[in-house]
Amino acid sequence: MSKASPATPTRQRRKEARPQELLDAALSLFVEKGFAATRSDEVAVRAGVSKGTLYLYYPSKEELLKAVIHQNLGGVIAEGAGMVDQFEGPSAALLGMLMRTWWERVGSTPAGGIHKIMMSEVRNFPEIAQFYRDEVIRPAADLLARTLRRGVERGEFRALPYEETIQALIAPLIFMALHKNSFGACPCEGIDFDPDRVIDIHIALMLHGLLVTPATDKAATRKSKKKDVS
Amino acid sequence: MSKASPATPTRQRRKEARPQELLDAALSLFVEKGFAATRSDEVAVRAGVSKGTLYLYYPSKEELLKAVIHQNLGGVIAEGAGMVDQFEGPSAALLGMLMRTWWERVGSTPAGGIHKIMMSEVRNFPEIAQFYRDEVIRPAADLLARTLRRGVERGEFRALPYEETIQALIAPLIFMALHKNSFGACPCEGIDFDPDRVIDIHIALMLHGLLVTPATDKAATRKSKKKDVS
Amino acid sequence: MSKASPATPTRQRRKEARPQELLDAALSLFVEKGFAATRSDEVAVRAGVSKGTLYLYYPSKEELLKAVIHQNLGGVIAEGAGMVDQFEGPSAALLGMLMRTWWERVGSTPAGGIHKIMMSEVRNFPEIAQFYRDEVIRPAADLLARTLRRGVERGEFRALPYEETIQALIAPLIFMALHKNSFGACPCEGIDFDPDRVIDIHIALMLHGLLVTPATDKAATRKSKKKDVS
Amino acid sequence: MSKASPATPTRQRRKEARPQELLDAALSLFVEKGFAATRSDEVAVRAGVSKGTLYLYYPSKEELLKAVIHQNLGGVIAEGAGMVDQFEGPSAALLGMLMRTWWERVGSTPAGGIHKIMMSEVRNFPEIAQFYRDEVIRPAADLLARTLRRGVERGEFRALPYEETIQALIAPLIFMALHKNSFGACPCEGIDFDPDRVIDIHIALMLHGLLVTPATDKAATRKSKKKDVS
DNA sequence: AATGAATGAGATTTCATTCAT
DNA sequence: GATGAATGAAATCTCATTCAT
Repeated sequence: MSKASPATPTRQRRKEARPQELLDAALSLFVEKGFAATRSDEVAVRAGVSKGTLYLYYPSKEELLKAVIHQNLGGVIAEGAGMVDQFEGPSAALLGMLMRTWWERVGSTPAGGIHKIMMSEVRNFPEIAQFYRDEVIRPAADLLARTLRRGVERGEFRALPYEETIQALIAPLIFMALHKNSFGACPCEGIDFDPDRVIDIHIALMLHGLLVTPATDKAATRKSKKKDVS
Repeated sequence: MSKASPATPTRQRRKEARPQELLDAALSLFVEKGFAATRSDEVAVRAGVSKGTLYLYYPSKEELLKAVIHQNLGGVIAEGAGMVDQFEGPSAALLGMLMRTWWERVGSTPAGGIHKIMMSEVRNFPEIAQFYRDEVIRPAADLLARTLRRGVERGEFRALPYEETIQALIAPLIFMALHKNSFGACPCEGIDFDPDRVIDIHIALMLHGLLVTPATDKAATRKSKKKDVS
Repeated sequence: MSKASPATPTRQRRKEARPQELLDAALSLFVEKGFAATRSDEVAVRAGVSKGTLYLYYPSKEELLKAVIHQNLGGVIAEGAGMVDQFEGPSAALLGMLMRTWWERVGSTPAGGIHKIMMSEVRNFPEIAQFYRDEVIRPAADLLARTLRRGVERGEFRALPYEETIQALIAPLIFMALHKNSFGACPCEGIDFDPDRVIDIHIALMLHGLLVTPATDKAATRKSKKKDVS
Repeated sequence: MSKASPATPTRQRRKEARPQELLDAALSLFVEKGFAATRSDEVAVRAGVSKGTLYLYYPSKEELLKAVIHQNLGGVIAEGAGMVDQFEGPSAALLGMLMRTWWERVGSTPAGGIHKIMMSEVRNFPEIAQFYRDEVIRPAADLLARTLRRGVERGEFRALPYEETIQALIAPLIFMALHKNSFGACPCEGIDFDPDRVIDIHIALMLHGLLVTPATDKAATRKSKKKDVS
């Protein structure tokens, strides 16, 4: 409130950080309980403000949802685009790297929970669906498509229908992200597996399957030394 | 109904048929809009009855959800168990058959939509989560585990961590079921693929990847003649 | 169902008895739970018929209440009128007899519960209030008034305001009837007394108080030998 | 209402005063119409707030009832305890004073209406019944018991069973309180008496009856000069 | 006459949103 | 800006009453 404020004047810092805090609170609650089942003052409480303050920043719960999604997924893809352009080496390696990177940067982070929200709410908010396709799915698919095409053109990959193959590649990645925020998060027992290893095995099997001349078994077992066959 | 039937045959007494009609209406709405966002009289209206009648059969919306899940998934797995026991032939063929059968009988039917509900609501209804694991996920996983083990023991499949491999096998199946009831069902454009073909490609790639001695490429391209590379 | 039905053909007898059974069921439930809090099919169930049958006999819950009250209190007073005319002897004895008779015939029977219903519902059903005054309270009060006047005229009783004295005489009678169907009927502990003895003591004290020349103490202790001072 | 106050001063913030206003509104309505028959927004309207506001202060109608009872009867008895300890003089005077005080402070005030609610609802809310016994009936009875015993020990009162005598003493007090809020409050004619005088006469007759050596008739006619014999 | 499935108005309670302080 | 008391539309669920069988 003064001029030469000290290093971290709580009030000051707060005001700047509010939107982010609200968005984070909303994300975690929407992922946890679902959009409709989350009360707006739960969001406020988790963000450490009052209900009124929430409405100072976002005019409605629906707008808050949109902001959560935009904010978390808006810039996700941009960074990955460079990889494909610059990469030199076998396409399988590039493909593996893309998938692994996505899992590390998105799938296994809080942003991975957004897919759960999307899945539940697309049919209630068509505009969000469109945004999600344009900003997230399409670019990601394009990256993989370019990589697949590169592999086919270089004689590395068998020729397969691109769109469908891409889905087959993506599915377990997103599925694991969904799992972490649904079944994986509830304390009931019965199914036990390590999502990271599922990703590894998926990638290994996929690459093995895609290759024209099957690689040595190294690819399939790479990194799976973490744990033995159970 | 033939000649002089009155405009609206209100107050039909159909005690036998009601539960199924209500369950069907509830399933479609819960899948479409989510459990929390579905109003209970929407369910009644879609089933062609009044609000009160719904509560004659199910004492609360939550019990209705449970009934929907039990009714649709209660007996799903039982039938598949026999397949594994009786099958003779290469394990890859058995595995492919199991996956394809699940997709045809469950994933691509209305029951496939239940996974969407489960995904959204597990954390709000832990008991349902437990039921789902015990009745659906566990038995399905067991079937695949037995098949994988069979393949490994017969020297057909490479040895891989079972639990994680199973997840990698299952993931695209469930993911496609989710897709059909979320993004796939909303009229926005941008992504175009045929879920059935995704399943085919997934199975082909997986089997190819699992085999110790890579099969000929026939397996991978089986059925993919439906559509050309796009 | 046949023609020459045997001695007590259940069906046959039932039909005659229905109204009474319904009225009894309604009385006990209205007394127990209150009019508004009693569901109409509870009444039907307790009477051993279906909900629909109830409406065959009484067109609404409100009419049922009225019938319950009329049926149970309609003829209560008539019988007592003769007593006063024919009685010869001290007015105190007549007064005591009237009160004791009321308690035995009404207050301590199921009909005593009706006062509880009346008390709760008069303000919601003014017509019932009027009926109750005309049919029950007025005649009862008249009986007592005549007896009081007889006592005063014969020089037995002190002159006191009639209306108020009657209330003072009646109050514990009705209060005990209320008690039996409210506090006295719930299983909580803490207050222990015998309503019959309360009535005895009330009568004794009242008569003692009314008399111009105080009687011997016999009157006051009559019957109270049942139990000692606690 | 003075000069330029706006038509409806909606949305007043009166957090302090609300509970009392709601409790008062609830008391009067519960007494008037009964607990079950009172709609919760009637309470809100009478308190001058909206339905939602009611639930801001009391989480359910049942809790509201409990609060009404606690608030109105919580501290009723405490004050009277001192009287008995400090009193010097004839026990009959003490007894008369206790009864008259109760009538003035409780029976004839809005709190007197609570007995009507209790009477109707004890069997539906056993916990409330217990509270009422412990907090209201028991202490009141104890006060009278001590006074009776005092009278007996000092040779003033005849020895009578305490518990039952107390009930006989209390009954017309409570009965008059009930009457004021039931028959006495509805505009039908036919019975006319002054509850205050009933109390006076009751006290006079009772004291007269209790005394070993009957007092002069003064006691019985005290205060009854208000109105003549009708 | 008897039944009980069906109805829908209405009761309780919740919660997104507003607005006086 | 920030707060949280207040609002009221809307959701869940109940139950008196109707009516086809």
